[in-house]
Amino acid sequence: MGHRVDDLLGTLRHQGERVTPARRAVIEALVAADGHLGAEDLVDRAQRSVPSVHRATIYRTLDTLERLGVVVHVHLGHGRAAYHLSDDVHQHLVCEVCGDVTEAPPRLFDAVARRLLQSDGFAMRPYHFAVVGECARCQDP
Amino acid sequence: MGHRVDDLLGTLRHQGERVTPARRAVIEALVAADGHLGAEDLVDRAQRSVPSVHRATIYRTLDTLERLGVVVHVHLGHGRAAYHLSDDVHQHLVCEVCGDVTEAPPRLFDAVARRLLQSDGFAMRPYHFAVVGECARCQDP
DNA sequence: CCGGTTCTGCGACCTGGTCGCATCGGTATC
DNA sequence: GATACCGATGCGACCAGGTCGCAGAACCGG
Repeated sequence: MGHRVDDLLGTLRHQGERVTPARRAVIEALVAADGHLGAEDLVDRAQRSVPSVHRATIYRTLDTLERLGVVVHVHLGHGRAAYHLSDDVHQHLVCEVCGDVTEAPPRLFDAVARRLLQSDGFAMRPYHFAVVGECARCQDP
Repeated sequence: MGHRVDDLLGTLRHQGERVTPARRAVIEALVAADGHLGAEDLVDRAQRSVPSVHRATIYRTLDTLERLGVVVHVHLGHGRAAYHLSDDVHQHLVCEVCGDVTEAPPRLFDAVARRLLQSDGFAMRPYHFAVVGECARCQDP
């Protein structure tokens, strides 16, 4: 939806941030993807609509959007980071064999988080890293 | 303990692997540390006893040791990997603010792992990634 | 102590991300 | 509209953490 994009650009403007073609391209890619997107995917897609945008600009744009609370990034294992709109937080499961990424049941870590807070005073940030393991298809034969 | 080291070197020999100064140095560093050690720490320490060992050799040695089941590596967030002897597996908690790494209660993820296996057939590998969050000291004042 | 195979040192390379700098161009103001 | 300010951009170099291919060294069974 185009006005989803406009809304997000509006939040930028509202916080005194500039609306530029590069930022528009990143946000459009994010909205169109409707799910998480790797940083390099985002580079590709944004460059499809605005060929001149530089990799570094996209990383900087993502930092800005994250600072403003528009997107969040998660780590899907190893090096790769993925971004999605922040109203769509959820826990990811990633299969180490086939690389497939799925969504975990919500509130999966509630009990664990509560327990860690009580026992160690440690405030777990569950969504920030994916849960790694092996998916059903890759375990069977 | 020196014969801890000898035991491990023995396992190598037994599997048809060669015992070399580089491998000895890595294993000694690991045994002496008695806990997890970052890959680059390991490079430093191994080079302290055998200055000529190359970074690449240490990474290869760690791969070999992992293949033989002697060590395991875990990811402590971002890029850094840490290694420890495989009889000392445990879950790590890492504070994103101060970087401090502590040990989590054992079996912390048992219930979650069971649930994921039932609902999605997904076999979680809990120890492989640390739990990130914020430690008690960094939250308070 | 010899030979064959495995390890090693070396340096180049790779991925994923960051930085400094000069320039460009949104936006507020007039 | 036109202007000017300052933040955003493009660019290429750089960084961390790790991997690879190769030629030569060295382990270890005989």
